[in-house]
Amino acid sequence: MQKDTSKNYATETIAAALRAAREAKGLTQRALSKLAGVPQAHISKIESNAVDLRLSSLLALAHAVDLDVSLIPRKAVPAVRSLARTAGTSHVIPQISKDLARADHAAVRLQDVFKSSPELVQLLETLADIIRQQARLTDIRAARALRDAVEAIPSSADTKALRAALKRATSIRNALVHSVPLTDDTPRPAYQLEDDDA
Amino acid sequence: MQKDTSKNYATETIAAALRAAREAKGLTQRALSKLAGVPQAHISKIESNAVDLRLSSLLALAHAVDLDVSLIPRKAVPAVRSLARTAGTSHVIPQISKDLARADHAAVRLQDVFKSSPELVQLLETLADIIRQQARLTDIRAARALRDAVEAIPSSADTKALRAALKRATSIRNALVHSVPLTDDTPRPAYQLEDDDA
DNA sequence: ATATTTGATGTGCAATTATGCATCAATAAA
DNA sequence: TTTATTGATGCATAATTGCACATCAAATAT
Repeated sequence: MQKDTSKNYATETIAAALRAAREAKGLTQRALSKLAGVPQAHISKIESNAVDLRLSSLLALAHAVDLDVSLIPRKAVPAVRSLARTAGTSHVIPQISKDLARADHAAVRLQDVFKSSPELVQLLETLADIIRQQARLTDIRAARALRDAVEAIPSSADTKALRAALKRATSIRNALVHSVPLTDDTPRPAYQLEDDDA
Repeated sequence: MQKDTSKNYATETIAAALRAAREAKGLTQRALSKLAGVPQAHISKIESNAVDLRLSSLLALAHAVDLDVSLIPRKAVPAVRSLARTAGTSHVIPQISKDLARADHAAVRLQDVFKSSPELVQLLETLADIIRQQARLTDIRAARALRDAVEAIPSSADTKALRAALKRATSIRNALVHSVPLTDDTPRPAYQLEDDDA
């Protein structure tokens, strides 16, 4: 039998759900790859419904985007679907996502200049927190201001500019974590959204 | 790395759910094997959480026991869980399940005697219907009486006894299908619960 | 007591995933 | 325009599933 392009209907649904969840979180396949420990090439195939993936892969990807795999009675499917939509995948504003990514990127590159300065380390951690919570961040101007502040730091070890950016980042993060008890387990510590030019 | 007995927690849960669903429907691994098209040996390994099964296998098994695989937001998990329990896996009474299996078994063996007599064909179909709906059947004595009626049919082509059993079976089935509109799709037609000594 | 059923295991063997790596076209950013 | 990023593909290789069969011990049924 040939590759059987269309596979099963259910597999399409699952593949689509994974992709939707990833995009809703503003993650690229490469970023997700690092979170889930699954090669980018493989994620591409999975989202394209081109492979009959193993449960371990499915769980790794689902878990990385805060989804859970569950078996439910068929007659309960409609109810569960609507319920899932309600508590639904919090949507991410693309512009905010990009600004945060750029801020993070800029901060990572500053490591060459500031080495492991306490302020820079703290800034990186704070940015990671914010990125992880970005679904709660709705203030586009705040995100843009943060990006500007980080990118404005000159490559000449200007500690004052660094402190200013850090202050801005901290204030945003505090606003985010205070709005909600931050209930769910936060398994993964700080991480880089982009490459790890470490 | 060695076989890694304990695998992931989530995989245990899924394996357990599959086994629970199968048993709740009163199916043996071999019976499920025929429904789902998955070898009994493999089902055993899957339920024992001894393999990292593929999505296709998971879907085949889940579908065969009227379960659906769905990805839901983690924060919605508790709600979905309780909802699933409510619309929960209708429970089957073991005694009834066995009596029905025996009745079916006896009927299948009668094929040698009655060949494809219209009455026998009808009896087989009716039994299949009842078995498929057995979750709704709560009258233990009725199931026992049906079993007795079928097993009482002599191997000497006694059409009268056959008709009597058929009548009893039909009455039970009618009671079942009338209690509920029989909403859900009935994908699988008649089938043999036991072996297919065809 | 004897025969049957059920779930668990084991052994090859074929088919497929999973991974690491490279690459590429299309798009977005500098 | 030039440079990066993103998602999709290809390839070689290792690892594992999936399947067909065959048992086997324990529980059930006759």
